[in-house]
Amino acid sequence: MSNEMPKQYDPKLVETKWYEAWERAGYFHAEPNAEKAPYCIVIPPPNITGKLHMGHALDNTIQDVLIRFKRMSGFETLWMPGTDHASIATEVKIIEEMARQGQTKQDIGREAFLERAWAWRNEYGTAIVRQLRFLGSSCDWARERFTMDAGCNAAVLKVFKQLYDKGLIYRGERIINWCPDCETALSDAEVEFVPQASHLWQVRYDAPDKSYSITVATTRPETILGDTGVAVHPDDPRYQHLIGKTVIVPETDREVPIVADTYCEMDFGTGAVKVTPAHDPNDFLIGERCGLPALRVFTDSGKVNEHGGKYEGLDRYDCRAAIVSNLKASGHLVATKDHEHNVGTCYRCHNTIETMISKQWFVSMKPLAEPALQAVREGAIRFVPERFAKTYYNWMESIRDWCISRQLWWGHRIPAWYCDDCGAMLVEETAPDRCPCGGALRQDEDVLDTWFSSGLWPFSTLGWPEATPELQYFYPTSTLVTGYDIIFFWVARMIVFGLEVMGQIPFDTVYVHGLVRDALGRKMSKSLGNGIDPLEIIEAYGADSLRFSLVTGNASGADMRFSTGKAEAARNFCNKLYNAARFLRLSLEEGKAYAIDKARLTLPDKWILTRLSQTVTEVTEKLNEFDLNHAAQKIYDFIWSEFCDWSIELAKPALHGGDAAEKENALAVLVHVFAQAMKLLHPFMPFITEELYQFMPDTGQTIMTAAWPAVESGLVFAADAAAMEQLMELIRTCRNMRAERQVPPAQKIALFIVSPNAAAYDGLQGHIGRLVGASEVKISCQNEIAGQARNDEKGTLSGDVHLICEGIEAFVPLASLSDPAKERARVEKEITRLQGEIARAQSKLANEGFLAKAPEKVVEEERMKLSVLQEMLDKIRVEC
RNA sequence: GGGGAUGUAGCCCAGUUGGUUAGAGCGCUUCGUUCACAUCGAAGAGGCCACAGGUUCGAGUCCUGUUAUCCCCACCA
Repeated sequence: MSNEMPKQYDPKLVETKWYEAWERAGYFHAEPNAEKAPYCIVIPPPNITGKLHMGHALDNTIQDVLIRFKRMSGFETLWMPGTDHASIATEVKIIEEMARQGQTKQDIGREAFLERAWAWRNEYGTAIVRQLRFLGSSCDWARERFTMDAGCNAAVLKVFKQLYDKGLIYRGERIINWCPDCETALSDAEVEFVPQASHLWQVRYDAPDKSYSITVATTRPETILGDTGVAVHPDDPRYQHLIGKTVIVPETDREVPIVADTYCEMDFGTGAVKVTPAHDPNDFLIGERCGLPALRVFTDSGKVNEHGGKYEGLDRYDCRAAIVSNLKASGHLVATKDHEHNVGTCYRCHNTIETMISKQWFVSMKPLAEPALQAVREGAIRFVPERFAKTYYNWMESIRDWCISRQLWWGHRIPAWYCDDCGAMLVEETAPDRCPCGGALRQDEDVLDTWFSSGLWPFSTLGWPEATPELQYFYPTSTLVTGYDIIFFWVARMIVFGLEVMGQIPFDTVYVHGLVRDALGRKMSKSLGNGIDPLEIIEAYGADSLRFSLVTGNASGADMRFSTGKAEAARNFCNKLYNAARFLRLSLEEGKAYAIDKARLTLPDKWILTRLSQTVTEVTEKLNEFDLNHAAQKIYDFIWSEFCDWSIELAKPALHGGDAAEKENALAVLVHVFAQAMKLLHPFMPFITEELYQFMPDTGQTIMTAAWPAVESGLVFAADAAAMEQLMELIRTCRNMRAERQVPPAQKIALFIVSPNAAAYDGLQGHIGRLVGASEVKISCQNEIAGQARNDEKGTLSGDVHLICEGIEAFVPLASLSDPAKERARVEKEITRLQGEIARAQSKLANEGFLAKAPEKVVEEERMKLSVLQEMLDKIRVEC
């Protein structure tokens, strides 16, 4: 049967099989467990496009690597995903879909609209979940159990009420960002600024009696209709005489004052600014300082309202054109200059946002931010990599109040009720029947910003406000894994809410990763069409390959470029693993147990076992430091460059021609090392490691719950490993020599090795011969060898090739092939190299500063190095 | 304007608290298939570590400046 295994690994044969097996056996299940420590990862709400993208794949891969690692290390692991509720994206999608059918949301009403939204969310939210399993994601149990819609309404209502009662949530008139197309308020974070070519118009405002005038500069002439003042800098000599006087706003009959405010910059434009408190955040502040009223001139859909006089009903863009042309006609337009400036746009629909005064709900952030800042400053919460803490500080320290109301339907509706009779406002967790005055109540139409409910994630998904066992066991959670683009939106708010509501940090570590970019370093986007579909990569190379390529090849926190080349390299690695396992399996006997007998271990056995232990230590360390890249790299190198390239090669004679005991010993070592290596690799490549682990004898039900490898001190042999490394280096040098001299592969050579470790190498002659293409290999201690080489091979020593490595050297009688000139050139090159090295070491050691100030260990190493080099040089000289 | 990065081989990236001859992978050159793997093996070429100063016995690594590229925040009417 084993002989029939195909030569190449096919991921499709195992991925579904193992995923289903794990699922059936309940290995994704997590619950409070007295025997184990909890480990809990918080993951972001997937967006509801229904399509897995590389960002999801990266996020989920990192999370799953950590979860699997912790699980094998004896933790009860949980991750808490879910699908969020409020979302402009979802609302816009549904409105678009309805528009195609000639409907608006008002046509069908709130209730029917929400029904459609739920259907949409269920369809696309679960589509993502289904697709994640192809990646090997192990989070299904939690996903089914904790979703935002199920339990979290209660949490949202309770938190809202609590903050309101403490005065931390308030309703007020503020300048907010308004998207006239989505017809909703946006938080500051949701506005994107894009540079746009426009004009700077200079407009003259005349005195009522035309005795004086002042010229202002503006980029938005349509807001002239809402001007309630003109401001100049208090120190501006040009305008001193005008401060306190009034002017008439053009195109209106309004008389407004000229005020002094330091906000004005004397050297920009004309130094005078028109003040429109209702439509500009800075003007709003000027208005507050100078007592200017706010006059709103646009409707929610961006048209001029009743305050616009003859412009009423015009769209904002048409209004601009009309006003400019009228100003020109009336001679008020003094100048028009080209001007590029940044225009705020809606992050969702990309239309220009208006800043307007509006009645909205706000969270007062300053008092909430303080403890959240402290938690990070004092180290209770740690960012990995650390530099992202600065981003967090930067934002939190300059935080402004957070506008949380959205004029959407799809979301958590604000639990506030108004009484039309007495004008009272009630904020309650459960809907009140009537106003205390007896009047009828109507609920606030707005819903909450999506990040308000998402910010409650770490505890609301665990069942809060119920005191569930999960909440007690898993909160505070352990780690948050997310991209840096979401630090402001999400991370900061979870910390704020965790501290405010639970009185405890929500997690102790924030592991921040970069974004996935395309092979050219561009952000993957629909408009560029450069997005790579993770499912296509899985189809072509397998899920393990995709996962591996996502965690290797870049430092944590840095953006990563994804290319199919990386997936291909990972796929080749899978094939390498598969074939190594296949090779072992060809020799394994069914049902036989293979135990390592320490008495029979060969030098290469001791070497690979030692290297295994070192690799275990390193990989574990790196994973604990969240350094997935290097953890993966270490295990990759160990398996490919050491286990496959050397151990398997060296075991072949024993497996193919050795006696039974030899064969058994060789297999015992290989099987042990391979099985341990599979465990180390399992978090990164769950499917193939499970499959191949099952090929080994004596494995359990699943590698998922196998114990994470530990260093076995009885199987560490430092001195033997070092001797082996020296021999390996000699073998490389010898191969190099053959290649340089173009010795045909068929041409066997003789090799005479000299080393103080000769005894340790005894018995390896056959191996060495195979690896370097030698028909004769002799190993000896220092003194006898030279004579032996001479005696046995008659040729002169100067015709022999002399190979020198640290702690080991060799003679190759190649007289018949040897070109004395070439050989001399080779040796001279080597001598030059050694002399250079020696000179460098000598000058270092001659430097008194070095001797005095460098650590003793470094000096000692330098001395050792010099003596080794010196020895090598001495030997090589004897030959010339 | 404020903040955060990045610049190392043709390409994409590693390089721990300063300490051997700066490393992988892809690509390139040469050689190699009787049995784990050509999705492979062996060997090789290829680097003024952006530039200029400084600190140090010693700098790819630390400091200052210059330059190039990128991201985030704020935003000038």
